[in-house]
Amino acid sequence: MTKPTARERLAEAAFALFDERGYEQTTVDDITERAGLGRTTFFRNYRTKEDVIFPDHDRLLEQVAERLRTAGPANPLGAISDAVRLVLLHYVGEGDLARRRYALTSKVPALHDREMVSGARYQRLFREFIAGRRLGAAGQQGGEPAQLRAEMAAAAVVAAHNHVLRRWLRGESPDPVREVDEALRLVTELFAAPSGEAEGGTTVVAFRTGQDIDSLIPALRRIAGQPA
Amino acid sequence: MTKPTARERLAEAAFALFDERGYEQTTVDDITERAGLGRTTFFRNYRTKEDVIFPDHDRLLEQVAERLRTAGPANPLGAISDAVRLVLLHYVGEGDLARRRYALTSKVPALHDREMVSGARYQRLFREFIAGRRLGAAGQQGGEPAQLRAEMAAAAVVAAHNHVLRRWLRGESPDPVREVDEALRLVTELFAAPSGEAEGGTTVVAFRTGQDIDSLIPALRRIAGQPA
DNA sequence: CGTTAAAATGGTACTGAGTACCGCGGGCGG
DNA sequence: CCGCCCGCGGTACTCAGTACCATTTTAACG
Repeated sequence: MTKPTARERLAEAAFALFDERGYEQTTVDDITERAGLGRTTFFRNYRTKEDVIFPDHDRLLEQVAERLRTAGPANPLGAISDAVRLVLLHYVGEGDLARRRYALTSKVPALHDREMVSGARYQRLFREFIAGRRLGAAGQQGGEPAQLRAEMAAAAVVAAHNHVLRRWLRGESPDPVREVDEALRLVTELFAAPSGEAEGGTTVVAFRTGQDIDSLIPALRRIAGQPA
Repeated sequence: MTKPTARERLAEAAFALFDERGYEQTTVDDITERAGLGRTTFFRNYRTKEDVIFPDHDRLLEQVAERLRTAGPANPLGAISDAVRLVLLHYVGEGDLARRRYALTSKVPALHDREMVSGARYQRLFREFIAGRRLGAAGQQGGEPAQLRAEMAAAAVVAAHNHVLRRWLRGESPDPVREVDEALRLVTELFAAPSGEAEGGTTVVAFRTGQDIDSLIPALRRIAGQPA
């Protein structure tokens, strides 16, 4: 075994101490002392104390941004799906580490907050991407309501990811990739729908009913303005 | 005019200095000095420096929680609508103060983050409320997919509020109350729909197309398992 | 193998937020 | 008039994060 880098030793010491005494009860000096390194070295490797726990948030966010940026106009849904899987698989790949982080963020409000902020950053990326493509909207220039739809859709995408991730973190999801695919399918079912503005074509509003299709058709015709 | 309370003088001094030098360039000592008060007094009135800018976040959150808690089972949508309006109207009622805060949060990352966290707290309240009522879900015991739907719906509610609020803050919305009502109507259109689980009956997936209804019917039949 | 430049590490000193504690003064009821 | 309590001020502390410089280690190159 080759000698671990300073960064690794710091992370190891930090997690060990956080587990032993808790996050707030552990000072940066404590960490550097256990790691046998200087305080300066800590802040060179991690910008803040929190960064030890969320080391590659920025890199991951940048990867998502890149994935969305380089997405051809072909299938934007695929790009979103890819991006979400990118993040999910990153955490799943971390395995136990991700679960230890979850245990910490569940107990320490400051860390929980930080995770919420991180989620908001992803949401922003998705919102801009969706608004830029005006996903599922018919109108070319996507007015104000399209912006609102984009914001909601982005929120739903992030909610889908978070939901599945948390289930996996709690050990409730044996196959998170399949689950996130299903969750994203639900998102597109909800949002890849009509824009509020109809301009020609046929708009079908989603609903659920005990009736069969034949009895629904008249209502559909009425809504669409295409009487039998 | 009666003498302003210490709390008010501190807030006034703080905002003045934030406008002049910026948030990070202003220390708490600067604020207390301009207010002619002691440093201790500042932290007695505001737990943190950020709290000067977000004074009644906690109270507002508690009001929302209370509104949702005391909602009869009659119309849960009304409770959500009320709660959202509660928050929106609070900020609108602040008038210029809210806009000054917006100017700050737009420029200072730390303050922007804090606002995101606050949004996440609201989302949590709405999620719990919706999940508890299993809004629009057919199943009685609301399984896992119902949880997911609740999370997405809550995210959409918060997105709707934020969208309208930000429009008003930017001076783009002359009638934010009407807009938020419309935005919430969109949310219910999206979510007061079928649960993902079919259990008898007919599920129609939302979509938009240039085709007319007659050409769609075969596909609908196929999906619903009701061939002509 | 020795020299040297660059990179990593360490130490010191500082700023500023937030906490703990105590002492003071002024209003208010008894 | 007295005591009591509450709001205020001051001091001293902890700890995160920054700036700067000295030192060591590493690696490249002759």
